[in-house]
Amino acid sequence: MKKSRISVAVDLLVFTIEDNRLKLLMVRREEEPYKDRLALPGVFVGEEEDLDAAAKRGILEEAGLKDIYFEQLYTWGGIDRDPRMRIISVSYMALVPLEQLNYSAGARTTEVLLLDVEELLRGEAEEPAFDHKEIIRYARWRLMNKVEYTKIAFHFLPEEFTLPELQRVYEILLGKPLYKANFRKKIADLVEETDRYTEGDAHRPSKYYRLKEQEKNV
Amino acid sequence: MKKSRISVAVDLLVFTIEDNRLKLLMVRREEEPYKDRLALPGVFVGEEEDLDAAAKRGILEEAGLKDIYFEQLYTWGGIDRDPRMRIISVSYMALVPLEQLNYSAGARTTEVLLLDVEELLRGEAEEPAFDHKEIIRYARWRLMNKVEYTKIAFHFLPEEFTLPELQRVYEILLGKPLYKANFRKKIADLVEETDRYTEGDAHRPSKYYRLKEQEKNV
DNA sequence: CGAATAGTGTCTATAAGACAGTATATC
DNA sequence: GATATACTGTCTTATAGACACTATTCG
Repeated sequence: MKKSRISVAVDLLVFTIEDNRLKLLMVRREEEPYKDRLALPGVFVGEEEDLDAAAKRGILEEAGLKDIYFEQLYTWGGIDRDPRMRIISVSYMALVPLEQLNYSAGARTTEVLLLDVEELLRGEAEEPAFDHKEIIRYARWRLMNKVEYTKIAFHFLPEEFTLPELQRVYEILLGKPLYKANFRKKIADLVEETDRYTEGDAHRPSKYYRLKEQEKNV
Repeated sequence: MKKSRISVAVDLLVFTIEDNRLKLLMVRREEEPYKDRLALPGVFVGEEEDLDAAAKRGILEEAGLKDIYFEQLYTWGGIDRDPRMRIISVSYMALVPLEQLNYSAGARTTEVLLLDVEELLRGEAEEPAFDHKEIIRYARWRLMNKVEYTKIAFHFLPEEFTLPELQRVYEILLGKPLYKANFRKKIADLVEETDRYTEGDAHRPSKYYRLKEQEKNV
């Protein structure tokens, strides 16, 4: 039976929303190749480690995050992805509310930063290492798609949120403005109201909602 | 840098439609483990081989097929998937019109057969080896989903087809009957008519259509 | 009261669903 | 003409889109 010299890694795409922009967590490489360049955080998969477990570990080690939503995206297996050796990379997408993000808690000493995804894809930011720009482009496309037919957008928000906040998340992910009344009709069945309201703003307060329990796993 | 003992394989889900049923190509294993059990065809990924290239090679070697539609599905990485060793398996789904399927042409001497997917998933057929039943269930789910929002169904038919044939493919994949008039309205913009008709049937002939050129890559 | 944002009612346009009818082959 | 399947017209229902209006807070 074959014993391959192929290494398997997971690359992590940790998305969040900051200042009404979609942001992605990236790290600055401290080693060759691509030293000092921006790259997706990632870890090698242990010989006795589930793929999902490796992703979970990576999210904890690189972003200091536990118990957040993640899903497998795609597996990248080009021959020359990494100049050192053959690496198959299984990409995972994780979504997290900004409040929960605490990337200084990562075990690694690398510099960790949040990049504006649209700027990055338009080439207005630093060019990412490896084939990571392509991976990011794919993830952004999948995210945009899934917003339309899943409840994925909710993962960017805390347990309780206002409908204007939720609408803003949808607008950012879809890249276009939505009509308030229509948006509320569409998501009405997914959410349930709380009895809390926003306070202190110089305008009408907004009611807090949460995702209905029975909608969480549908 | 780590040198892992993880092997990478691709598992192939070659779907076709026969006798108005969704069928899947499977092989009978000639070696332990799971000797004589049904399994998905698959190949190990070479150290100097692209992932997609490995899938393409597998489709050729195991099913004798060239130039057919395929796409990556999901990567399975549980620890105990294979009792011999750690294998990460990247699954690929391929779709082929029955007319084109010629599985006796596979290089391997293994027995190759077409299984009814619904029967298999309901447990009315032989139980597949490894975690292949789970993979099949996932692929069937993805296929069903993609029918609704992509043109994936066309890959089960030859270049030219009648609308009743196309409708039958949709019905098989969706698992429910569709209204003729409504179906035709929905796909009207995707197809263009030819000047050929079915012949010899004891009823009104049916016009042949083909997928519009500009729709092929959308 | 003005500014700012939250929230609702309703009209219109488009798509999905259901059904009934007509058309054209073979035997 | 009987049978079998291909094809079309149209009514109904549901959903998406657009816009105007009312509501409530702070300063």
